[in-house]
Amino acid sequence: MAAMMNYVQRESKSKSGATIYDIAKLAGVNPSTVSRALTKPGRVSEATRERVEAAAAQLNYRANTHARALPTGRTRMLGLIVADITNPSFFDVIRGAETMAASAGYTMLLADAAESATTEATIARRMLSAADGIILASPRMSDAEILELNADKPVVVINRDIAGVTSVVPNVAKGIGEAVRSLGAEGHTSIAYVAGPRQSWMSGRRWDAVREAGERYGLDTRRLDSERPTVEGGRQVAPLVVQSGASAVLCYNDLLALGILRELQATRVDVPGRMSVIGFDDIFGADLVTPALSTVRLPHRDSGVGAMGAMLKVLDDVARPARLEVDTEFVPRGSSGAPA
Amino acid sequence: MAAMMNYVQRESKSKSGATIYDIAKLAGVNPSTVSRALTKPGRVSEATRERVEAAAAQLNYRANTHARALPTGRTRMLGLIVADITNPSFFDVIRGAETMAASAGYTMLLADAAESATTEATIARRMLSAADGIILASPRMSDAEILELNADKPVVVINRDIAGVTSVVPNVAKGIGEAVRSLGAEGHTSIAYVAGPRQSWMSGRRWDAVREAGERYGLDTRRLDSERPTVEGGRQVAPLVVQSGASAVLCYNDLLALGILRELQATRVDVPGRMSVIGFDDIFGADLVTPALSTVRLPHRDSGVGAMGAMLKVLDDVARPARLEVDTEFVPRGSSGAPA
DNA sequence: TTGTAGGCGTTATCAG
DNA sequence: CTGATAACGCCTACAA
Repeated sequence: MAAMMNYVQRESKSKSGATIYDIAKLAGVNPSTVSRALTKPGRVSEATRERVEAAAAQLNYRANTHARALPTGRTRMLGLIVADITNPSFFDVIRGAETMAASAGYTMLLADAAESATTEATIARRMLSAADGIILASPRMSDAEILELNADKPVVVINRDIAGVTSVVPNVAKGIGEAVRSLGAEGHTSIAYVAGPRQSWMSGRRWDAVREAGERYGLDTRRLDSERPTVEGGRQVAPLVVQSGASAVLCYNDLLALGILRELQATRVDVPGRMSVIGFDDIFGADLVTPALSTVRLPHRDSGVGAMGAMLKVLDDVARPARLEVDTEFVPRGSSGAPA
Repeated sequence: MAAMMNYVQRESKSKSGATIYDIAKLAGVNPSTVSRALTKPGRVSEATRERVEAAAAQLNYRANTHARALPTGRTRMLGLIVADITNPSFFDVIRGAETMAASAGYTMLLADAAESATTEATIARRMLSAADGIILASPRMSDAEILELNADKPVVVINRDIAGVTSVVPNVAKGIGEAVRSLGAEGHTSIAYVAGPRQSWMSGRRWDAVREAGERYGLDTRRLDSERPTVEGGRQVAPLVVQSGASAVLCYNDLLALGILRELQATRVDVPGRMSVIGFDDIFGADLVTPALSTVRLPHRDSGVGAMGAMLKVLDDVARPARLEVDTEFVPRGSSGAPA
């Protein structure tokens, strides 16, 4: 039973059909005139434009995306690849980008790299063949791979800084500086940073910022590694954090922080008395937990909107590759405070 | 400065190029043979297949999606439209569907209807022109509109039951029954249900299930309306819930429940002593709040996987429209318990 | 302003 | 098994 008859009969003529030829016939003009009437406003007389439009509406015509893409090379589709779709921090990025794309008449393709550099590269390649450009949110690929993609079609990266590639990066130093200064003022003298994936450019930047801020405000800093930047990963490093001797911990992201928070509660470690916990991102739920999670907020939505906006500009040839910076800010909540 | 020169020079020949003609030339065969060698295994001699493959690899050939879609009508793209992308309950649906699609070599298009039936319809139309089929997660459109789309190309709906359309629906009666029975056993006698959007088919089903379970286990039930199925919406209805006289509340979704939980805490209403709160979905964060949110868990990931799997089957003509059911289960946590 | 004709990259139908 | 050749639906010089 290899190939069976189509179970559902779809009207192959009436609805799906309707090409510019049908319209041309109905309106009594040449197909090329239909094409112009529908896409090049002003290059056709008002009278015929109306006739064509009416015919198109009557046949409820819908341009074939692929047929259009063939001669022009443009698909009006833009790809977005996120490092890990289960990470809530990407929700707002997705939504911001999607909204922006839709408002410009573009359709967004979404894919998940699942924290793997290789699947990311594969997906990117596939998408690039179907889209006019792609946005990489927190890419795990190497700079070289990204530059190669960018040589093909426009690429915009979020949370990464690559020379020659349009990028949207958060100014992490600001928010982290605020957090560390606040910690110092509260009496902390030694803090830890729990890092994220090794391929994460952002994790490195955040550690740099923590170290710098530590030096500036006179706090001891040390770095711990995590297996995975998830709630579960956070629970796993929690014991190490306690043993580290630090009285406060800054995390690569909120997921890790939430995991640590939870594990500390489970093991009856007082937060923030014995340990202050600070995350990064301000994801959904960060303010819902008890104690509410202190965090360095990232304007994810702005990143998505900014990246897509930059992409659209590049596509319209009105902008060269640029570097957009978005601000971060420390949001103190219940999980951080003076050491007991 | 309408049209300016392209800032970034992309190699229009070397990389993006490479058509089957180039391969044909390099391999010394006809383009049509290349096409066959690359897509119809067995319809070409092993020797030439290898030569073609080698040439393709050398030129790092990548088939043009759009050119391929033209003669075949198939794009290997599948759309997914979610009712509200900011709702975490869709995360797992998205991920499940995306994973399934990717493993079958399909690219997923994602769009957000932002809780609007009209934008949903618009987006669906646009997607349908570019994809082989679409999945509607918690659609807000009318049955008629969906059936119309389905007459054009395969449609699969999640959280909705429409005759003739492949659908994935949760068996809400099970989980809700468990929750209500548990509430009854703990001594509750009067419970409230906070409804979701009026266009939400699921909300109606959940209310039905609550009522039925109430009758079965001898509990009084009443229904309250919410403005929006969000955390904020939950905070707004919280006072009404308290005034309703019920000692337990079941919500259309976790977002509402979380909002209610938070507002009750802010107004010093004891949970669960004075009010038990139960959500629906078991979204990310539900077990992270304090008290942890009791909820009726939905296997979102399975819904996404199931929907995409069904879509792929329909596309392969091996299945007719069907109705898949996924189970729900009551997950008791700290936010519900015996009334004081 | 409008029609004609050629081409975009693939697949599919026929011959050979 | 392989080579021509005609679609697929649309766009765009070029010509009228």
